[in-house]
Amino acid sequence: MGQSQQIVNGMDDSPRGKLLSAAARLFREQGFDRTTVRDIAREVGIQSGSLFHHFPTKEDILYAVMGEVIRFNTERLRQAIAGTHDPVQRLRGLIRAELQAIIGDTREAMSVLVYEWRCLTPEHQKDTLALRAIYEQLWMDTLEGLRSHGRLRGDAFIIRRLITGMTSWSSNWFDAHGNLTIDQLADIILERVIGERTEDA
Amino acid sequence: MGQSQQIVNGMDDSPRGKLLSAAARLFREQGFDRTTVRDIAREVGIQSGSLFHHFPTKEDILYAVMGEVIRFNTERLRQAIAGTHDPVQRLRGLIRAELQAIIGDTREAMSVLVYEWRCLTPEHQKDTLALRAIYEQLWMDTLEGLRSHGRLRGDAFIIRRLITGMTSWSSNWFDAHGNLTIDQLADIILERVIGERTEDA
DNA sequence: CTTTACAAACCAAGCGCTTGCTTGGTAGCG
DNA sequence: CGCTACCAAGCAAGCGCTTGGTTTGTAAAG
Repeated sequence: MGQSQQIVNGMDDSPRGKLLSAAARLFREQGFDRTTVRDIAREVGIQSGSLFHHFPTKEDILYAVMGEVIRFNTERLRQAIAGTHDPVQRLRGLIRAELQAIIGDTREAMSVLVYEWRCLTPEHQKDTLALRAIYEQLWMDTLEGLRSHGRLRGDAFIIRRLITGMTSWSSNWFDAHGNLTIDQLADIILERVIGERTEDA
Repeated sequence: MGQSQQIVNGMDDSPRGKLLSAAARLFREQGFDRTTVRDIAREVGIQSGSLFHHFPTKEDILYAVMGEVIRFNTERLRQAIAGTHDPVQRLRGLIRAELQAIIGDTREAMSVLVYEWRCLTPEHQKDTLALRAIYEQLWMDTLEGLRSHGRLRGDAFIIRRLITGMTSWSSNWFDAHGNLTIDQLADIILERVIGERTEDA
């Protein structure tokens, strides 16, 4: 209860959490298929066979990584729109939250979620898709809110997909040590979506 | 000479070309690592060992797929801006050409180029990066041309990356049999870049 | 038109290695 | 005592790739 938790990649610091965090890092660096169970075991400091005390298969590790990170970031999305009812500020909050997920603290696991999708079994794909649907619904509600205020031009589904492209691709170029901050990038993207400049809050 | 050539995925219809085209399709569907040389051989209708008469290693097949498709589409990009000097029309041409590459006739090979990057050896990564640099320079020249005409707001590098995100992600959702055409999508993206509506040419 | 020559394209078989995963047993702790 | 976490060893399967030999297409020589 009173225990403090350190959260890395959206995972806690239990043996299971540390295992998932290490796996996420390796999956992102090398891809799921090129990462062997021996790689993961070495990273955590145990024997490869011992992994299967925690997870029945290697693919279940991937499944768990994706499940944890999407749950974690769905909650972050919720909190991003909790503060305000202004549609533009809600959208800004969503963009910031998604960028935070993709290039911020959960970047390794998020990258895995995006790029290692087909390594899941069809059944696990279905389960994970259901989690993503919840996440996406938060976006669609906000975009429809924008539309009803006359602040959105074009089809909401298409706009959402263009945003997804811009945010998810940022993991391939954004430099956390560079001059551009996440919030600055969020406002640049926001400007492209609603078609005008927004002043800082 | 007088022979007609059928181009699929930017590859000709020689044994080598058909092999590359089949490999591109499989690499896109299953990923490079999950695709076995036996898969590729079965697709072409030969024995798995016979592949190595054409390519020294499986990774060289991937390298060839990427090289062919990027050369092919760099040429397409060149032709897209050859017709006009108007910066906005040039940009529209580039966006159309890139969408054609990603969700049109070379979609399988382009997807491989984007998603299987780390399966290349470091040396082949370097070589392929050099080819991409030529491709990207065409984009940057056009964007700088836009800027000098006062039609571009914001940093050209960042804008290019946002465009890359929007276009490359489209391979994950665009439906060739749906209502939205490639040219329509191009104009939607164009609108997000230059911030205003453009009428059809 | 046939023969000869030769290289490109391919087959059949399998080798050596890595992979995900199993098994049977043990250390530490409440 | 029992439960969680782990080790040491190794198995069966699948992998990329090799090897030695055979077919096929092409075109000049007779």
